[in-house]
Amino acid sequence: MSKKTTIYDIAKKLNITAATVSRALNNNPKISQATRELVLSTASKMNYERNKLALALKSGKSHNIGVIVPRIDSNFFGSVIRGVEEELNPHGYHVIICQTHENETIENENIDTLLNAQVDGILISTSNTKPDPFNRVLKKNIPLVFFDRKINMNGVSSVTINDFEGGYLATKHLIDQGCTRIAHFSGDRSIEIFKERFGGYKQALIDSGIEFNEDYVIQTKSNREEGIKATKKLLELNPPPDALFSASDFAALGAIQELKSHNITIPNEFSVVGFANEPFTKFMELTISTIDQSPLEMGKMAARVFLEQVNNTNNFKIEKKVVLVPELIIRKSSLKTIESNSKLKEATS
Amino acid sequence: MSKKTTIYDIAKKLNITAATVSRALNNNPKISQATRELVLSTASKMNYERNKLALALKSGKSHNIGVIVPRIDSNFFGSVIRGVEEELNPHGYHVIICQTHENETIENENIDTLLNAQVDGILISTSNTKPDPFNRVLKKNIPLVFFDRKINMNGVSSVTINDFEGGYLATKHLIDQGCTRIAHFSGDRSIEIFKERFGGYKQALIDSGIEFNEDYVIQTKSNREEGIKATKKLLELNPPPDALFSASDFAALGAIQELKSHNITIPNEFSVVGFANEPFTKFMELTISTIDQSPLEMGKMAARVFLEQVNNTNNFKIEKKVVLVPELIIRKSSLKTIESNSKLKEATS
DNA sequence: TAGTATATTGTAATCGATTGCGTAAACCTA
DNA sequence: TAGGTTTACGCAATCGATTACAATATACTA
Repeated sequence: MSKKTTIYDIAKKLNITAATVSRALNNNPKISQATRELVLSTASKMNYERNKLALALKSGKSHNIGVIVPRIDSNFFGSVIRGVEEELNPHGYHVIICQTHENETIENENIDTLLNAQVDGILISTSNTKPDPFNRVLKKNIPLVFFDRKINMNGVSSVTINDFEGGYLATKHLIDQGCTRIAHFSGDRSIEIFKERFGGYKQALIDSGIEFNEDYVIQTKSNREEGIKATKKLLELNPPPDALFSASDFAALGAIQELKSHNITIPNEFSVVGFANEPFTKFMELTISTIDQSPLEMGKMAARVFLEQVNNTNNFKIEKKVVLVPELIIRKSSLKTIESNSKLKEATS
Repeated sequence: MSKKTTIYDIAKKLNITAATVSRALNNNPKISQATRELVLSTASKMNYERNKLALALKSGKSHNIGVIVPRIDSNFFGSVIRGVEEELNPHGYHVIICQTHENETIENENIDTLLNAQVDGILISTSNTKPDPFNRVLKKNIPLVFFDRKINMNGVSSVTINDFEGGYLATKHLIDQGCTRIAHFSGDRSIEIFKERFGGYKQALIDSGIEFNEDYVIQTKSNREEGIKATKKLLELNPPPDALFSASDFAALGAIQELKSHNITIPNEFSVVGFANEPFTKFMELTISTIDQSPLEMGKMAARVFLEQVNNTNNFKIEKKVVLVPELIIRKSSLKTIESNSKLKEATS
């Protein structure tokens, strides 16, 4: 209703100029203590609030940063964003969120939109496989940080987890449980995280002298239905696998449901490990072993990397590749006996 | 690196003024077709992009809107935000997110922060019980929309679901299943949604001639642990209940786990209905009946209400109270037999 | 006490885009 | 062709805050 008070209003009231008011408000040393206090008190009396838009225009900084994710309504990305939020808010930054639905075109539009909205930085879990769209960001010299799903680009920082190790840990755990015919549900391996998880899986097999069997690897999307379908295929094989490392918790869930419908006992006849530590894996009656990605930490770390970059006044660029350590969470779906449990502890310690 | 091109750069190049450039860019009719095209083509040649910050200062509109929620990393709020996003992005708005962790103080700080960030509107699922903090928003004449968790305020719009009906539907369903001693896990009933769910529960009992038993109502927080604790209390009662309507899916989950540990068969000996349709309710082996709140729709609706308000050039204020219809989702945890199923269909149709 | 150093405040440009008002040129009508 | 209308564009203020530079006032030194 009533117009917002500006520094000019304060200046007029005190018969001084806006410049003086501005200086008083910004703790500029070139000002007498008396007027500083006078300005401060009348400012609060008049309910003055600094206009961020004017500041943004003047400084060229919006104090907004963009976060681009495939979906926001998943636990993983929700948690990452929460981490970003909690780290950045105290520094006066706000988070603007965009979703890509894993669509490259939409993702590129989002980048444009955020640049256009004059964000001070972009954090992204990309669905792109090509670096081209990001060159626009770099050209404008605004900080870019990849998290979780990244593209390798020179001079660009990223925060990921060690997906290779995650795959390795999960597979090694299954081997330690005595499983020998271990299947793998992989995602699209042109995406780095899935390629890495697959790589860790394969390496664990090799390290244990288990032959890699291509038939045991099936590409699935990250949902229950595809997990069910893929499990049906697995069970038709001869011999069928006796364990599964799924790169997705949702596909692992589908597998478990399908296995149960065949009266296959879990984990004794068939062990399962998923990936991502989605909440439901803990809530099932048959809790699901999985790999935790510490999404909250990932978000905070990405935010910190961003802050380092904006605060970097040097000429040289900062390139930081942070790799978080995945954690194997052992639950009922893969834990056969107490003995193997102790065996396992040796293995993972 | 290279400075961004402004309308002045274009103007200089074409030997015209910035005003003309601006008009050409904005499809102002007072401009010749020739210069319009000339400006447009050189603008794109020079990679011109309108500076949103300048526009924001001039117009006083940031084209950002703030969304305040208890947590972002829950399916419900994540989905609501997704809905807001999808509705608002096409209109050029961006969503800034704040979390309160259900803390009033933090919530009030968030409101200040958003106002200070010059958002064009605030959508909030509040943890406040008092309207005072919102008067500051209203005084500034910026649109305010409550969703899910609201406070009743004159002149303020809200989008909620009919929690009373949700409670009624759930309870009536249990009654239709033949349950007679129906317990209720309630949240903090100073919060409207929990009060309403409780009200619906009670009314359903009354309508069916079942006596209300205060011992069967326990206040729990929305997590598994509290559900377990509360269930232990219920089982000590004489007679113990034979059904539960929980205002939280998580507490319902705890109840189910505790019941199972007592070898109580679900749903035959004890039926359970939760609230919120969290993803895990569908993924359990024993799927959990629940009330769906259509969060995506809620977010979209809240966004639409906001748009109506900003676009409202009239003097009078718009006050819209949108109430969405909850949907009972019947799953294994409460569905006893085929007969009662058909009975049920009559009841809910 | 004149002259210089220091402290404090004012002046005015700047960030980039928009827009009311004014005006020159082109066009039209009688 | 004089007078009026329309068209197309320029001028300059505006949004609110910041800041280099200038100017004044006060204090201090010799």
